[in-house]
Amino acid sequence: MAPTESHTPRPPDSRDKILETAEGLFAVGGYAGVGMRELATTVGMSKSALFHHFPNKPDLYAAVLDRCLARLEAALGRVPTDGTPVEQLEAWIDAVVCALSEDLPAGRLMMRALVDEEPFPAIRLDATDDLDRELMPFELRLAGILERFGALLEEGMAGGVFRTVSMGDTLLTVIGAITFHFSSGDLGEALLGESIFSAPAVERRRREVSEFIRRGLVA
Amino acid sequence: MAPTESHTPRPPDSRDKILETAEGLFAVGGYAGVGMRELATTVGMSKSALFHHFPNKPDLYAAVLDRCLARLEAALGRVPTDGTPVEQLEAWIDAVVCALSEDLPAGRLMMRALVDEEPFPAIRLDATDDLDRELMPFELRLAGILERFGALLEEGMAGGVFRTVSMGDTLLTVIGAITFHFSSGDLGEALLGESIFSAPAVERRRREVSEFIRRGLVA
DNA sequence: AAATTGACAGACCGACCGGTCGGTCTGTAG
DNA sequence: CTACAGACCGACCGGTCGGTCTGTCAATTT
Repeated sequence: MAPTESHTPRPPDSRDKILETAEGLFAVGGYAGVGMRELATTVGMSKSALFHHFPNKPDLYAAVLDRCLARLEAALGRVPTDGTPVEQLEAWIDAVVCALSEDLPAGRLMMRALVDEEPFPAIRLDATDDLDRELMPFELRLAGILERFGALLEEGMAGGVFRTVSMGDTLLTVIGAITFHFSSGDLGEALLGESIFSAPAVERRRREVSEFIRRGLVA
Repeated sequence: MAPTESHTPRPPDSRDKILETAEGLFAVGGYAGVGMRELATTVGMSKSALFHHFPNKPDLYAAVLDRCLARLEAALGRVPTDGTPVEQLEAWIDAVVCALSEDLPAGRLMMRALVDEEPFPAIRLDATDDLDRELMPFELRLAGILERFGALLEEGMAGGVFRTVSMGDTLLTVIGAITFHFSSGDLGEALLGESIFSAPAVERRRREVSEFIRRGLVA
């Protein structure tokens, strides 16, 4: 047996099952649209069990968001940082599309989280660190991801590979272009004629959005 | 005691005020996140007054969405249908950006509506009209707008002006690229360093997203 | 003048909300 | 065997939800 894995009867099992189920429900219904009872019965436990693992509903929701974004962060952490800006851009887009296509509720959930009213005290890229005030883990992870993509953008612009664009606008454009597709649900399926998560749709999506953004950025 | 302000009942006034207020609240809180009581007090009327003008909450919400999309439809109806595909494309994007920047809650509200679970029985562009089943006005308007943009895309592709792209994917990309910006709220403000609705931000947005999409589409 | 109508207000209802409480069961350590 | 801890449940709490019912009051119609 592993020396580091001595005890832990099986708390992570239930907790993770709750998180996984909640991710799907929150993605479809939104925070206010999903009740703790509904979540409990879907998981197959009593409502009290949820409050045994999480202190309250907002904290549970935050945990779901954080777990979701942590996966994306991990996927992004595996893309190499060497290579030309264009290569890095394409690898970055591929990684995001791949991650969003594997974690089905993630896109819709994150789009909801971004549209919902959130503090977002300062993700300013010009390093006026207002880290004195507390940020939620979800916001910290997002800020980190966006800062890294912003640095890639600046590197490409400084080298003349990318055309000169507004950083903020381009970030918002790219986020919307990539993420909306995987959060469009029935509309996306109606427009595509097949599930947005089917293998051919995902593969085509990867090519299409990558080409679109590349053309939009390169000088 | 204003001489010009007699006690006129003003039936259309109240109804429109409800719709206007509800649009702002639903945009921020979402459908499930806004209660009829909260809406009533914000409007400045009693809750029963809302049910006097609208039969129930879903119908009120549908009316809000329809009114919102009707404005966009009207704005889009004013863009000329002659001119090259590129000219039409730019005029179309300008009109959408302009409309979304004038009706502040519209972008966020529509993004929520698109992400929410909706029927969307068939917006298929290949004209297999399943119009036998009832569509909500909101869906009909959206389908009309998307079909028109789809036709513009096809015209440009047939003429060799636009590169060959996947219709569905491109529609989703463009919707996301344009709409997400105006529904990003605090995140957008944090990334831009100013309100996403400020005059310079809107003007810059119009240029940036137009250029981005034009480069993404033209051959 | 009487009757009607439309625009509201206030009281009220059953269902459901997030959250708590007391208690049960199981597994583990001494 | 005893002692304890974590996972979990059913019952329950105050409060809020969407929605209904009745009444008021001014304006309009007859």
